[in-house]
Formats: sequence, structure tokens, C-alpha cells
Amino acid sequence: MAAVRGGGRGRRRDPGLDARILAAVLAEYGRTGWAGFTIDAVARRAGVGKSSVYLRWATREQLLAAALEMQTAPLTTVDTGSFDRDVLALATALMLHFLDPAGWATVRIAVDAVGEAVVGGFHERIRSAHEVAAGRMLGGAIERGELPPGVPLQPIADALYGGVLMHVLAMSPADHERAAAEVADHVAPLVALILAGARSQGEVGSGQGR
Amino acid sequence: MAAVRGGGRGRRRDPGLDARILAAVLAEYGRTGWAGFTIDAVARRAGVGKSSVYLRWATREQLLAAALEMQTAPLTTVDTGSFDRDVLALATALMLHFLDPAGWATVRIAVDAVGEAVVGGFHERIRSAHEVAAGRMLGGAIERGELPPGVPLQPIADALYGGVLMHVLAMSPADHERAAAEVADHVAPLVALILAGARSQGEVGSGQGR
Amino acid sequence: MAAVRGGGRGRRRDPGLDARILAAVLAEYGRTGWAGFTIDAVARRAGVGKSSVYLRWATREQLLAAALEMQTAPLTTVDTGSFDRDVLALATALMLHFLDPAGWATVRIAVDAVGEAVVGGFHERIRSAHEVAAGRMLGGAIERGELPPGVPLQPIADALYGGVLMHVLAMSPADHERAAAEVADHVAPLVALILAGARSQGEVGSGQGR
Amino acid sequence: MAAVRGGGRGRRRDPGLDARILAAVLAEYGRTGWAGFTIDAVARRAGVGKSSVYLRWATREQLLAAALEMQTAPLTTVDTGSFDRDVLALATALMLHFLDPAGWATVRIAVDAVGEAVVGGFHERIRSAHEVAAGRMLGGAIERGELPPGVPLQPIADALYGGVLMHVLAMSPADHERAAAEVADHVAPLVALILAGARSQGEVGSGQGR
DNA sequence: ACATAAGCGAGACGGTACGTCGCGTCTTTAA
DNA sequence: TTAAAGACGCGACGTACCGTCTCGCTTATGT
Repeated sequence: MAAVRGGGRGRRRDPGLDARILAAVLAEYGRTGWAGFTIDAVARRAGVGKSSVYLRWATREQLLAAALEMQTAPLTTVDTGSFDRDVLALATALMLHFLDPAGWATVRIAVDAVGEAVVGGFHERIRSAHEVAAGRMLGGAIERGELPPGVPLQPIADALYGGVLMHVLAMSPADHERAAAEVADHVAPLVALILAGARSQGEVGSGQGR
Repeated sequence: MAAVRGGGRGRRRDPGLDARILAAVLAEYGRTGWAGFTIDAVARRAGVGKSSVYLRWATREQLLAAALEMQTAPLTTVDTGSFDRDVLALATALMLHFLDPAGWATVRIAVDAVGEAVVGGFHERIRSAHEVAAGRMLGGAIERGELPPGVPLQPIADALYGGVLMHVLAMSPADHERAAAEVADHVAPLVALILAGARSQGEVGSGQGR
Repeated sequence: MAAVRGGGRGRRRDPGLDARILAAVLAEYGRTGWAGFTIDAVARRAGVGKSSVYLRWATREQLLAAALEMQTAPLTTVDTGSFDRDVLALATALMLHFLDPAGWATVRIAVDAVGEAVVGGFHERIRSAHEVAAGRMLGGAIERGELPPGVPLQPIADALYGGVLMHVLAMSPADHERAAAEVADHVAPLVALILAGARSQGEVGSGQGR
Repeated sequence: MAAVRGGGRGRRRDPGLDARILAAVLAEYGRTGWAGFTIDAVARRAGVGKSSVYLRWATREQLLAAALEMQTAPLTTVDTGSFDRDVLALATALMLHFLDPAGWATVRIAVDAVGEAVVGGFHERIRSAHEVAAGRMLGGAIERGELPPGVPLQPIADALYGGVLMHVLAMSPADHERAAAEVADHVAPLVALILAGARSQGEVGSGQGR
């Protein structure tokens, strides 16, 4: 996100600043939540001038997005060799991600981004990362013959990601911690439903996938 | 949401004001989106003193939540007599709801509400309204014998609501209008997946539902 | 100040209210000073509806003025039989009046009233009361032959009232209490100056008084 | 009054702003008087953010005081070489000062300042400036032999300043303009009284001055 | 006795100013 | 050129009062 400089003249950007700022972002975000998350406070906490923040990121959203992006990567790489285990592993990882305050923040930003067009970049990047990951996972399953070739992939991804998301959203925040301890119990029924759906659809052979 | 007074003494609250303010809220929200949604502006547009707004709602979130709650009701009543058609109808209604800026705002607030506890009321009310509706729909299906009795209900609801939500979330905002015109196409694959899953699960007879 | 009603019909004004309100006025004024002196607070403290206050007095100034007027009366009646003693007594009374917070408030209001025309009534009433008193005092002195007939009276009154006022104004607020204990010491030199001036002017016989 | 910063880093305060703001203060004060004198309005008229005002002055009183302080200086320098002419000149200048709305405002603030301790600075500064001026004037008179050495100085200053002040205070606001045109007539009797008193006191040789 | 007419407490109402805070931009000095 | 510091115009925040206006009582007449 940070705009890169070309030439060599003038003082070099302090490479440590990016890290210090992003750390302050997470700390501040954790303290006050989205409302009350201010650039002034981030700069203050990081011991940095506001200009140095604005030099790198243009808006609050971009700033927070950059800070959170680091945490998204682990989600997108799941490969256990078996489709069933892949789905279960991904659902578990997603659930833990959503139960974590910082992880939930990515959801918050993605939801905020819809219709604003300002943070479109973040939205798009998150989305395509997941799309690629899901595509690879499902593609592998078809290659291995675990899924029939004609099965529509998009609804599977939607139901998996969305199902986990909705499960957390519908949960009382007070139960988050307990849920994190018993992820498997929460995730299993949904995974079972989706796997069953994907297979039985494939048998019928209806292929109006996207 | 508006805090109620006890006794009968003093001038009565003008009941028309609630309506005028909430209308202004929707108008303002439509104009500026969440960021830039200002209580000052709402009061100005409604031709009302800020005090009259604060007298009824304590925060922006509560104010917007109250304005949006009215629009949520239609979603929760679906009864066509057939499970398949119920699910399809609900999915279609949800999709259209999420594609509408005001409808999406309810999502935004629900997501914001998680972990804030301030607007917990809103979160809880939305959640339970949907839970009841989904419960009734699925219960009816079991009664009519369209679903086996042991089938777990929660994952079906999660996959349905979340699948639609995620589908919209993953979509480029530019495509929202077109998607609204072709809802059926977007909704059908997901519905098919879930129906297939629910039935084939029932056959196997696994009953670890919530 | 309170506008009087004509006829007989309807409930009578509670006579105790005037007193309760004015007492609350003095209490509140003592607590917060002029700034921060609010009608809401007065009504609250008096256990009275705002309407009952506004029914009697139209503005903050009028309200405070009414409350303070009671305390002004004692000042205007001094008659010891001797001019010298009269002047000393008046000067002493004035000094103590100005050193008292409530007394000083009358000055504050009188000063505020200049050029506002809103509280002109208060200003005029205070002024003429003092004028009458001073006129009587000085007239008596001339009658008794203590002052020559042609002596100008206004400057004597101005110098006396103003001299005491300025003395207090120039004093550090911290010294007010001590000054009240030693009034005589503060007042004597000024009285001596004025008496000396009044007499020696009379001898020369210049008579351009107002 | 404006709080001063320490180091050299950061953007400098625009020196022109002080002037622009103070000019707006006088304009606004002239328009609405003390009541209805609003920091918002001042900032608006000066084309300045409220923050820039609050950055320099903490309260309305301080702001107005700063604006008026400029106008006080001329009063404190009177030196005609003769005591009689000095007193007359000072009395005339004072009278004109008090008749001017802006000049009267300094009185208003000084009176408000008593007992508030907030604007104590203003009170003290005004007071000591006048004290120094009066001291110089009277000291010169003694040196030149126009006044006997033992004469008490404070009551002379009190009677002079206070007498003029009281004269204006007792006057109907409607007569202010006419009075400004005929200052000499208003001032002469008071000056005569004080001069006569000062001299005849000196003769008697009573020296209990403060 | 009963309508009529205030007085009274409470408090809602449209406003406006308060003093604070954050925005995003700009200017300054130091590195 | 970047970094830090911080001034700047702007405008929203949530609070407090303003002065006016209903309310539902209570208290007094007049008829």
C-alpha cells in the first residue's frame, strides 16, 4: 500500500517506521475499537508525526487494512491432500480467525468497504486471495476424483465462508472464548452439511456452476 | 429503543417526531453512507433540535439501528407451504435485502455490534428474530415430512444466511444493481447445494444438530 | 418587578414562591458567580417549575436584580445629626456593602446595565435611591450650617460613592475579608479628603454645582 | 496572555491571526455587547477556526481583555508640568474613556474579575498600570512643591478615578454622547473638589495616608 | 355545584453556544 | 527528501441552557 519512492536523493525512509506504526494501529484498535480509532492517537502512540503516517497511507481504512493484512495470509493456504480434511481445516481456521478480535476487524472493514469504493483495494485483495485459495482447494478435489467435475464451486465457497461467518455473528460475544476452545464442535455440523451437499449434487450431475 | 419515561407529568413527547427523525436518518444515510453520517445533519434535515434526538437515542448506532429495524420485519416471514419454495423465497428476499444500501446497513451495524456491547440490544433483536423465523421454517418442513426429524438445523440456517451474505460481500459493488435484476440466478445454486445437503444428511441420519 | 395581575379569578400566586425563588437566586449566585448563573439551576434549587420563574421575571438580570434589591435599602438611610458623622457612616456602610459578594453583585449589574437598556429599570432605581439619600444628607448639612449654601453637591456624592467603589475595585480580592474587619482605616482618609474639599470649596464660594 | 511555546520545532503561529481575531472581537463586542458575545461568532467573523482562538486564549474574558488592553495604555500617561492641569487632563481622558463603549467594557471586565480569580491577571495589570501613573503624577506634584509632602495619595487617586466612574455610572446612557461633547463641564467640579481637598488637607498637615 | 380561570410542577421542544477532539493540509526546523 | 512537531480551517461531538410550549394537576373564584 505504501507508495514507493524511486530515486536515491534525500533522507531515506526509516524502514522501522512502518512496523512501529502498524503495531500502534493494532494496539489502538484493540483498545478503542473501530469507532474512536484515530490517526492522531496512532501517531501519538507510535511516537511519530502525523505526516509520516499520511506519507504512507491516505485513510484510516487503508491504514487499518494494511495492519490487518498480515494476519490474513495463513488462512489462504490449506492443503492436506484430502478434500474432507481440507474443508474441515479451512473451516476451523476461519472460525478461529473470526473469533479473534483482529481477525473480526478484517470482516468489519470488508463490510464497511462495500459501497464506499474508497477501500475497494482492500476488499478486492481479500476477496481474490480467498477465491484463489478456494479454487485451488476445490480444483484439487476434482482432480483427485473426490468431487464430480461438473459441481458448481462458488456456492460451496459461499456456504463455507459465509456459514462460519454467520455462525460467529449469531453467537453472543460472551461465548467467543469458549467457542475458540471447542472449535471442532462448532464447525463439524456445517462441514458435514456442505460436504453432503457437494457430493449428492455431483451425483445428480447438475452443472450450472459459475 | 427510546428510553421510556415513568410518570405522566410534563409535556408529552411528540410521537410524530420519532417518525420525522427516522425518515431523516434514512435519507441522510442514503446520501452520505456510514462515514459522514452525522447526528447534526439528521437533526437539521428533520427540522428538529439535537436535544430531541439525544432525548430518544444515545448514539449514532442506536439511532440508525432504530431506523433500520422497521425494514427487517418483512424478511422474517416466509411461508409458502413447501420447504424448497420457502428456502428459495427466503434466500431471494435476503439477497435483495443485502443488495439494498439500507439493508446492507443492518449487516454493518450487526458486525459493528459484535464485541462492543453498547448496541448489543440491536444485535440480539436481529439475531433472535431470524432464529425464530428459521426455526419455524425448518420445523414446518420436518412436520410435513420434507426433512427427516434428526437433521441439524443450525448449520442449514448458517449456510443459508451466511452463504447469501458472503455472496454479496464477495461481489463487486458495481454489480449490485445487475445482481438485483437477476436474483434467481445468483440464489439458485446455493439453494440447490443446501437442499441437497439437508436431504442427503437426513438419509444418513446423523443427528448432532444443536 | 413582578407583573401584577388585575382580576380575581383563578388560583392565587403563591406568595411564598417569590421568597423561595429569590433565596435560591442568592444561593446559586453565591455558588457560581455571574457566569454560570442559570435560571434552570435556580428553579431546580427552589423546587419550582421554570414557568413560575418566567411568570414573575423576564430575564436573568431582572431576577438577580430583584433578589439584590432587598439588600440595598439599608444603605440609603443615614442620619446621625452631624454631617461629618453622616459621611463617615455612609462611607463605612458602602464599603461593607461592596466587600460583600451580594453587595458587589449590585455593582456588577449596574455596570452591566449601562448601554444595555434592558435592565434600565434597575439602574435607574438604584441611582435615584442613592441620589435622594445623598441629597437629603447634604441638604441637611447646609440647613444646619455645616456646609455653605453654594457648594456643589454632585461631585461630593460622586467622589464619595466612587471613591469607596474604586478603593474596593483596586484591592486584591484576597484582602476583602481583612478590609471588612478594618473598615474605618480604609474609609477615613477618603472621608477626610472629601470633607476638607467640601469645606474649603465653600469658603471660596464657587457655585457651579449641577 | 497567549500561552507561549517552548522549542522551535513545528509550524509557527501566524502572527497576523492575533490581530485579525482581536479586531473581530472588538467588532463583535460593539455589535452585540457583553451578553451575546460569542467565541463562535468571533471565529466566524475573523475567518478562523475556533481551535486557533482557544489555542491563544482560554476564556471569553481573557479574549476580550486582550482585545481591550491595547486601548488602556493612552490613559496612563499624563504629564503637563502642572498638577492642576495633570489632574484635569487625566479626569478628562478617563471620562472620555468611560463614555466609549470599548472603554466601558474594561470597567465591566474589571468588575467581573473581582472574586473570580480567573481573570485576575487582567485586573492586576489594569490596576497596577493606573497605580503607577497616579503615583508618578502625584509624586511629581510633591517634588514641584504643589502638594505638601505628607498628603495621603491613595484617597486622591480613588476619589478621582472613582468619582469619574461614578459620574458616568449615574448618568443615563442616553446622555453619553452629549456628555462626551461637554466633558469639561462634567469634569471640572469634581476636579475642583479634589484639588481643594488635597491642598487644604496638606495645610492641616494630617498624614495618615495609606 | 360547577364551569372558568389562573397558578404550578414537570418536562418536551427548536435552537445555539460551549469547549474538546479529530480531520487532512500546511509550514517549519532538524536530521 | 523525510521526519518530528505542531499550527491551521473546519466541523461534529455530546452537554447545558435558553425561552416557549404543552401537559395534568391544584386552587380559587363567579355564577
